[in-house]
Amino acid sequence: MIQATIDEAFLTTYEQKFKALSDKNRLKIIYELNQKGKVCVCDLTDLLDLPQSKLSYHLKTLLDANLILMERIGKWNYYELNDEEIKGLLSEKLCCIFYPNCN
Amino acid sequence: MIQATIDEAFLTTYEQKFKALSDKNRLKIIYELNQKGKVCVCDLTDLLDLPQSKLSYHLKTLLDANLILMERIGKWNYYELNDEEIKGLLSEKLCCIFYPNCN
DNA sequence: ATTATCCATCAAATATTTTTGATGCGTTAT
DNA sequence: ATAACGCATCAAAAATATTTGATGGATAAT
Repeated sequence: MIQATIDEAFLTTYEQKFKALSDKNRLKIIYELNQKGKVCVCDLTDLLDLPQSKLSYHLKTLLDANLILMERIGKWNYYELNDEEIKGLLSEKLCCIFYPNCN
Repeated sequence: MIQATIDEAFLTTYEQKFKALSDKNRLKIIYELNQKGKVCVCDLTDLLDLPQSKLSYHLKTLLDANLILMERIGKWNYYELNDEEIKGLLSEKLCCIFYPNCN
């Protein structure tokens, strides 16, 4: 049968991704990760001037939406953009700001 | 002076746009406008099976974010996508769903 | 003129997100 | 071993967003 309306699970996925992007602090995080590459939480607290627990909450929101990736190295948690995911979501016109790999 | 961090007003603008996209009903609206072109509110209540006042609220949210455009013709209010705005925001990989003018 | 339709807007109730400060677990330094 | 750091997680409070049902102003039909 022909799809009468758009798939519910698909909508849920994109709702989550856009929700993750719909906050100034999180957009700043995306921006900083775009500038700096791979960064640990302690660096981000300085860059964004946010208390650690708040930052942790926002990072989790972005992580759950699969917009960023995490890697633990010893004591530190490093975060970076999930480039492919963001490229599939955002316009390249946002390059150098929220869209990755500007030249 | 070199921009130390990203501009606040710029962030506010994008926060609003992504917030407007971060809701299943509103994503469905975008999808339907993409499929149908210019549509009046009464058609959308049928297409989305939403009460009128709820639909009106969500349309206003999208309109305030400049993602859709409105035109009043006599008794009816017609809505359509703001193609240029959405193209500047979303990936063309979302073409046929949320990105306009698929072929 | 009256009635019906289309739709924005409002206030109150509900639901969801975000902030805040505290706690605790793992890792490294002493 | 003990202390200090890095960070996720939790529960409560605060802030925002959404839903709901009612109202009313425009326009169009009778």
